[in-house]
Amino acid sequence: MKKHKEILSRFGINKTQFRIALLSLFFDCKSSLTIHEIFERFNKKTNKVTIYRALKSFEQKGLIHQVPDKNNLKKYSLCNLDSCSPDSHNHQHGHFICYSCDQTFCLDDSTIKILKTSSGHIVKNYNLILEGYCTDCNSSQTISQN
Amino acid sequence: MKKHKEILSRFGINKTQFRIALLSLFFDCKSSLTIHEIFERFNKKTNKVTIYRALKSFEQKGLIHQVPDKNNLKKYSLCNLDSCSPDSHNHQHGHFICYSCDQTFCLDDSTIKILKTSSGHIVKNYNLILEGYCTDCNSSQTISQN
DNA sequence: TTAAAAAACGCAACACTTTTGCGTTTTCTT
DNA sequence: AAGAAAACGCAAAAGTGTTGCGTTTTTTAA
Repeated sequence: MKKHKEILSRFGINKTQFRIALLSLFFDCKSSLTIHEIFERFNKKTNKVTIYRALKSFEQKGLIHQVPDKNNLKKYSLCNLDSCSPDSHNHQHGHFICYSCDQTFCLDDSTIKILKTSSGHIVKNYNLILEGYCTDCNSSQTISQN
Repeated sequence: MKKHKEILSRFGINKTQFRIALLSLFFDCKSSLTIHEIFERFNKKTNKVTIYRALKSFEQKGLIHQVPDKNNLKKYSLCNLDSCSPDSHNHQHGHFICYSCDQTFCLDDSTIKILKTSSGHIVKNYNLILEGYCTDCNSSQTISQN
């Protein structure tokens, strides 16, 4: 897709077939992706080292950011491409982690309002992690009468 | 210490010498602990497998909980022992992660007020992660004119 | 458009974290 | 005090992520 190629250029990343497809995958994903999920989506054809390196590059250039995960796996989500750039990520939003399906969803800023934070520390970024049952898992739980 | 033994009993954990000492360590720790830190504190004498198993047990019984960490290591902090129990953790508080020293601090509830959260998801627990420079690192930075 | 430079790739090997199996020791129960 | 249950140490394995290196692809610039 042309849009994806243009974005890669803008962020200083070479437009290889794999990286174009990877960016496309992030655009299609409403929650976040693990290395394992990416590996599967490419039918196990892309070497994992290639995936690791692409993710590191995307992160350093400001295209994606790590999101929290219960199992201490690395998970990535697309950045707001207007506010992030090489080595200056700017994330002030929340993530929702589902107890049931383990997915991590980025929440847009409007869903959260933080009233007050105080302590001796100097705060640069924040991230609110919500845990519970996501919309999908909750509705399927209701149906199955759990 | 008697208090620690009593707590272990209350949470259904055998009172071995190591587990008593481990609980004591958590009580003394104002931030959080990694497996590596625990290993060091016991002078590398306790087998790491033992530490892993103790941490898993403590977590399952509701004594400690995982806290977020930048480097995808597992970090643990003491729970509020009144609100957690076997398999029902109840955490609604914040953590502060220092960019400089990498420590994760639990923030007590009074420092944070979350005004509103909304989305299709059902929220059971939350954790606000603040990132920046902790009190100590910030003051030492000031002195050294960085 | 083409040749050199830079970036990305695949493979093999490695480092580190965490888990599992198993036989032994310690703690708990009664 | 004896049997059952939990915790322990050791060795091995599984899982995650990184590094080195030679090759291929993409970019740059003449």
